Amino acid sequence: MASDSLTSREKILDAAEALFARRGYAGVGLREVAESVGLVKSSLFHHFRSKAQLYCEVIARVLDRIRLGLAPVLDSDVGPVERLDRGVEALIDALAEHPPTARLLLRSLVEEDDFDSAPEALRVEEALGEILDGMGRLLREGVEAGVFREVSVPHMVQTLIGATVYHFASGDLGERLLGRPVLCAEEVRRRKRELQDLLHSGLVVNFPPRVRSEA
Amino acid sequence: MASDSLTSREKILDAAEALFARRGYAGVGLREVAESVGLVKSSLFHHFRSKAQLYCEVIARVLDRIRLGLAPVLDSDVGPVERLDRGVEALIDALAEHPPTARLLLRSLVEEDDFDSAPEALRVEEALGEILDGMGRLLREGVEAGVFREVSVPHMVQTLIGATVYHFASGDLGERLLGRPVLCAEEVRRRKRELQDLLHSGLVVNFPPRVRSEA
DNA sequence: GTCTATACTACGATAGAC
DNA sequence: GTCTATCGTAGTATAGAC
Repeated sequence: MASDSLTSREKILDAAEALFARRGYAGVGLREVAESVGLVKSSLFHHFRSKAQLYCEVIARVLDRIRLGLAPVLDSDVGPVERLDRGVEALIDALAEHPPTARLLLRSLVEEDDFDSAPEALRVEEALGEILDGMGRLLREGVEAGVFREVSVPHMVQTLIGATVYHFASGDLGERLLGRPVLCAEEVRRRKRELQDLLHSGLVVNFPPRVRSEA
Repeated sequence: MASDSLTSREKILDAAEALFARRGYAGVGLREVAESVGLVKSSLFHHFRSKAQLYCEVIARVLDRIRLGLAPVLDSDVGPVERLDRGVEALIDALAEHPPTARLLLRSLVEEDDFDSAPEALRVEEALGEILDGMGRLLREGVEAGVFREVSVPHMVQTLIGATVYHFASGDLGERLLGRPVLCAEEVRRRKRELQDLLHSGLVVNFPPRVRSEA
């Protein structure tokens, strides 16, 4: 098993990620986290000072994954439309890679508890800021170059978050609408295409109708 | 005070709605709900059998408000584009009317606790089903009439939910992006316009460029 | 690094006086 | 319809043995 090569710390973070994604910060007890990795509750305090710190580290790790997937695309030297397409693909790949990701992220965006006191919250702020700035920069450049419509950049960032993070966090509701799990391979591909098509006709000025090459 | 004319039951529902919106089901204690309306914890059990029932009634009330705002629009006899525009307006008005609405709704969509055992959960299912069916029907009719692009209807429903419910639930993050509260009057108007414009160019086939008549 | 044991607080829910 | 009092459980966190 791959999990045998993980440190206790990493196993705890994985377990906590799955649980926080499913039931939120307040809905998860440390006892449950501990027992799902074969420890007792108090052993967690050897690895993390408090529940709040554990939570912050889980969120920071998720945001880092997104940031690492997105950064090379957003920093690449291709035109805005190509970068937009690849950005959507990279973001969706990062969200779909592990099932808890989108749910955890959506919860953390909506949660308003102030974990700001914890020093680990700085890592969260930093990663989030970088992701949002990158998305905003891409949109602003496209608008200024006349390649994108004159949309409100912050509103379009919100729309992109909703169309990706919310979608893959929607669980049962999404499955009910689509008729199968939002995270199954076909529906992930479909989501990319639907969103890219929406952006091509709804954001890009005079985008040439796309000829599909896939099966 | 208007609150003097409310029954205890209604006051409790209002208080619980605000609290559940902010901290979620597990994050709110009945003690806090009770004391925010000037009661002690055990008095709540005279009005609601359990915490789960209280929560279901709160969610059902919110969904009913949305449904009542949306139904007349979706059932009206105008064309798909006009219905889409008015639907977006009605949905956003319902979400923006009371600050907790969108947050509570987003949380309930992402929450996966099974309250299905409670009989009150039926009201929730019914209202949610009616809202989703209405949105789906509008989109399907538009596509079949050739007025909308051939999008995936379920994916577009998801996009609409993300663009509205997520947006107005985004709280601090939304405010950080927009530079002011997502629920302030100007940003609510702006959201309607941005989303309608996105849909006009991104969903409607050959939509004529719109001449704005507003201030 | 993990364990047992424990301190203290809060939770949801019930019983019964008024 | 609201109160006080209480039950049983579970929460976060700490102390100290191994």
